[in-house]
Amino acid sequence: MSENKYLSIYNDLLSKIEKGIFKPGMKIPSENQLVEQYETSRETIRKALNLLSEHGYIQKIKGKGSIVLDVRKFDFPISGLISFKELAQKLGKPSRTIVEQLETMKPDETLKKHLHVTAREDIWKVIRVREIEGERIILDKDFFNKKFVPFLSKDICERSIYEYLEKELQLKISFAKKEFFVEECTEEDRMYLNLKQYTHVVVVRNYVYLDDASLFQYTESRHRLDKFRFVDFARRIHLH
Amino acid sequence: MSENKYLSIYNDLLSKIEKGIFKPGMKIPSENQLVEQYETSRETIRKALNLLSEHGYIQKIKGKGSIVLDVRKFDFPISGLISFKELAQKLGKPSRTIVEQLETMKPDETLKKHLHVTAREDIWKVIRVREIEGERIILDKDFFNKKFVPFLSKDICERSIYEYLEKELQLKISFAKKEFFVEECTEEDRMYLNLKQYTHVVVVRNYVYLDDASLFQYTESRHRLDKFRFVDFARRIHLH
DNA sequence: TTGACTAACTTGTATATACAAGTTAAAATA
DNA sequence: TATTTTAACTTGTATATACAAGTTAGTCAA
Repeated sequence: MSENKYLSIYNDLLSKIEKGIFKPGMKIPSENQLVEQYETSRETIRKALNLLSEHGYIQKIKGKGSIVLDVRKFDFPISGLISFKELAQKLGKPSRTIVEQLETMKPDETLKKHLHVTAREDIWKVIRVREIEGERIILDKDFFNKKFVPFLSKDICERSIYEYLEKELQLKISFAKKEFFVEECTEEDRMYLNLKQYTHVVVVRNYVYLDDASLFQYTESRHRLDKFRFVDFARRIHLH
Repeated sequence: MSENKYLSIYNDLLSKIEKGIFKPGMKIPSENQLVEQYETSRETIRKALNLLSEHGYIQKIKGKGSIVLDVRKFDFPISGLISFKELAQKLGKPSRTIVEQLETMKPDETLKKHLHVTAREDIWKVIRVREIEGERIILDKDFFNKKFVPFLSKDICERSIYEYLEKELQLKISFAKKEFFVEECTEEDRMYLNLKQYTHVVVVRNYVYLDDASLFQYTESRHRLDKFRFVDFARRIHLH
C-alpha cells in the first residue's frame, strides 16, 4: 500500500470516520492506545491526528482526547485539487462529462498573465461541460502548459485528466489557489449550459501548481447560480 | 510576547514575508540556518515551517529548500475566523459597521437546528451592515448562545465582537465551517443593503466552534453579488 | 571536453525521552 | 457528608538522534 507510515495511519483513521466506525461526538482511541494498535511511536500517531484535525475531521482537546467532528464535507465540484471524478463518486448522483473542445493554441494576453507563459509557448485548451442529473450545470475551461502536458485526448478528458497526469505523466500536483466571485453570464455560458432564467454565474478561478511551485494549469469553472455550493473549514491560530 | 516557541517563530517568519523581507520566489534560510538563528531544535523550526506551508505562504521542496509563494490572500470579508475588523485593516479601504438590531430572543425552529439549542435557551441576535467605500455591501446576522455570551452592547458590536469574546470573556474560538451558496434576495436584504438591480445575494453560513468543539455562534452573511470575492488555498495529499 | 562520481548540502520520516499542563475519578481527609 | 488531595490518565511542547532521499556543485577519471 503506502510506504509512508503516518499517511497510511491518517488514511486508515479517515476511512473509519467516513465509514462510521468512529461516529461524530465519539472519542477516538488515545494517542498511547493508537501507538500500541499501529505499533509505532507517538510522534507518528500525532502527525496523523494533526492532519485529521487540520482537515476538520477531529478536534483534539488537551487533557481529554480527540473527538470526531460532524463536518460532512460533501463539497460541490469546484474543479481543483479534487477532481470531478473523485467528487462525483462521493456525491452518488448520476453525472457525466462532455468534452466540447480540445485543441492547442497560443496564449492571448489574459492567458499569458494567468499561466505565466510567453507568446511562443503552446497551450492546451479543454472545454468540458459537467452534466448532473441530466442538466448542464458547470462549464469547465482548462488551460494546460504544453511543456508539462505534451499529449491529451478526448478520451482522457472524458475520464479524468488528473488521473492521467498523476498516474501516466507522474506529475506531482501539490497545491491550488482558488478565487470565487460572481459574473454576468456570457454567450458561451448560454451556449453550453442550461442556464434557465439566471443572468449570472459563479466563477471559480483555479490556479494549480506542481511540487516545485511551478504553475501548470489554469481553470475557469463556471457554475449555474442555483446549483453552486462550497464548504470550507478553517482553524484559528492563537498566538497565546 | 508569546510563550510558544514554534508559534512565535511562525509569526516572525510570516511578518517577514508580509513585510517583503522574504520576497515571492525567494528562498528562505534552510532549516539548519533557522535552528541557529532562533537557537532552537530542528523539529521546532519544522513545526513553524509546516504551518507556513499549510497556509500557503511557502513551498517546501525536498533537497532544495523552502521558497516564498506569491499568494496574496487579500480575502474579502467573509465573517468567520477572521473578524471584519481584522480584514478591514488589511484591505485599507474606508469601511464602517452599522448595528441595525441587537436583542435577545428565543430560537425559532431554524435557529434551534443551526445553533443546537433548546426552545428554553436565550439567544443573542445581532444584525449589522458593513459599509465599504460608502456602500452598504454586506448584511451580517449573528446569533450567539447566551450561555456563552451573557452580555453584549451596541458599542461592542460596532467595534469587534471577536475582540470582546476573546479578550474579555476569554472564549477560545477554535474553528469554523462555512457554507457558500447563492440565494434570491429577501425583503430584509433590500431594506438594509444598496442592492442596485441585483436579484440574488451570496450567502455564507458560518458555524463557529469553541476549543471543546461546542457550537456557540451561527452567522449568516449576505453579500451583494458584484462585491463578493473569496480566496481559498488547498493542498493535495498524496498517499504514495 | 565530457561524463561519472562524490561530498556537502537540502528536506522527509521515524524514533525516544522529558516535562508541562489540562481532566477525571478515586482515595484520603476534615 | 463534603471537600481536598492525589494519582493516573489525556494532549502539548521541546529536544536529540538516526537515517532516507532529493539537489547541487565540484572533483576526478576516461
